[in-house]
Amino acid sequence: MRSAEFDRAHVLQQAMQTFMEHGYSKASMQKLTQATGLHPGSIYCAFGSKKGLFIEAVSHYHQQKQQAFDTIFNAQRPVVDSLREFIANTVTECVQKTCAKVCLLTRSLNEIEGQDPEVANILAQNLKQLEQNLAAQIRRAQHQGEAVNQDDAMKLARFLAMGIYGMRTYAFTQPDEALLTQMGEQLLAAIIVD
Amino acid sequence: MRSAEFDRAHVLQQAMQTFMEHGYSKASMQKLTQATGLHPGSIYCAFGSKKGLFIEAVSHYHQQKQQAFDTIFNAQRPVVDSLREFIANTVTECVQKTCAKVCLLTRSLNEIEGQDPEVANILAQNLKQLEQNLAAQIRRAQHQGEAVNQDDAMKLARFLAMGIYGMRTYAFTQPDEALLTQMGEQLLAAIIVD
DNA sequence: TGGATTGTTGAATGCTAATTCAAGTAAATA
DNA sequence: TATTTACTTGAATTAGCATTCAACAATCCA
Repeated sequence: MRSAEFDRAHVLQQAMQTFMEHGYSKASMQKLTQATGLHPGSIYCAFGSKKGLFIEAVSHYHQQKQQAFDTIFNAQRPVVDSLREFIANTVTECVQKTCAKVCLLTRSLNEIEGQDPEVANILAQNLKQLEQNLAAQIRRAQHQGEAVNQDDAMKLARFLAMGIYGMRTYAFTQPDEALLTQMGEQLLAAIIVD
Repeated sequence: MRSAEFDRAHVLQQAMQTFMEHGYSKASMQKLTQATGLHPGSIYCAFGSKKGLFIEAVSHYHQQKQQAFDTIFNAQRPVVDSLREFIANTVTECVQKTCAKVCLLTRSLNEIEGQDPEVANILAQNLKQLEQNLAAQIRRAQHQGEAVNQDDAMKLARFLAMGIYGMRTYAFTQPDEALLTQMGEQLLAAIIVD
């Protein structure tokens, strides 16, 4: 036996950033080899194909987002405060000048639509997960008697998810922090009542 | 002199559909020549490049959307009724099985981000136009004393635009008419009060 | 230490892309 | 009708892409 010489998590992190910056199809193998430091053969050995690498990079992205989500909502405070921070974080991402401004899931889904149902499905599943996490938190707020809308939590979460996806696209046209912050507040007004 | 043998509007319509179906980069010249019936040389003669054809196809799309918008809002009825129809139309588009389900502007903007600032700017301008049209209609509703939110019309229009962009992405994950209709109603609740 | 095993390398392969252009064709004018 | 002036054609070109693979190198076990 002989163990692989590269750090898989680090490679996925670099690949993920390359896909975020250039999109799926414009992230060429050349760019990916440069970003990861791996040679083509190694990528094919470790991930099977460019698509295989992408799917793992998406999974890596999803795990990171999931972790960030948990950190925000595991804090000991009202859910609505966490919700506000979550939206504020999204706005901060959107106005970044680096590749951090894009959501790999929504961007790739828009790009890939009608081209690869398998990948589209993976992206949709990941987004659905985010939506369900939001629903669970909204439900918790409702049960804790916080000042939130009493509608079906899933319905509210869907609306929030839609708003976040929209903010992602909107930010490409106007990456203005004040504007996006205001839009985030309007979005939260559908959940948080007072 | 000798006049061109093809109908420019028809060619643009076919090219537009090809870009909507496959996205910008996966709409190959081969697909475009098949769809338009033009030979590569003719496309390059008439539009300069694939990018040139795309820019004109986007303009063609925008004109069509503008016209549909005017038709809806020029009807003799309360603005809020037109707003409801506008959102209902968007939902109908989103659940279509054909390329009509995508918005060429939002889809292309997501794809092209960070690749071509010139094209990104054109797409952003067109989306801004839609937003301003919405603002004008909301302002009209306010002045006519309809039961609408009295916030700044531009602010309300931005929120509506964000919601529509989000619906576009959301529909890729779940093209469910009932769901999207409900989300459209939630969106309108931010504008229409009762 | 030596052979087997597995990871690494990067040039070569084959494909598909956008674009060009010289030859061909139809209309318009004199 | 003859000549010019466009437009049309589609094979050829050039470039870039994802992918493969045979040679190579490092580790492991006997």
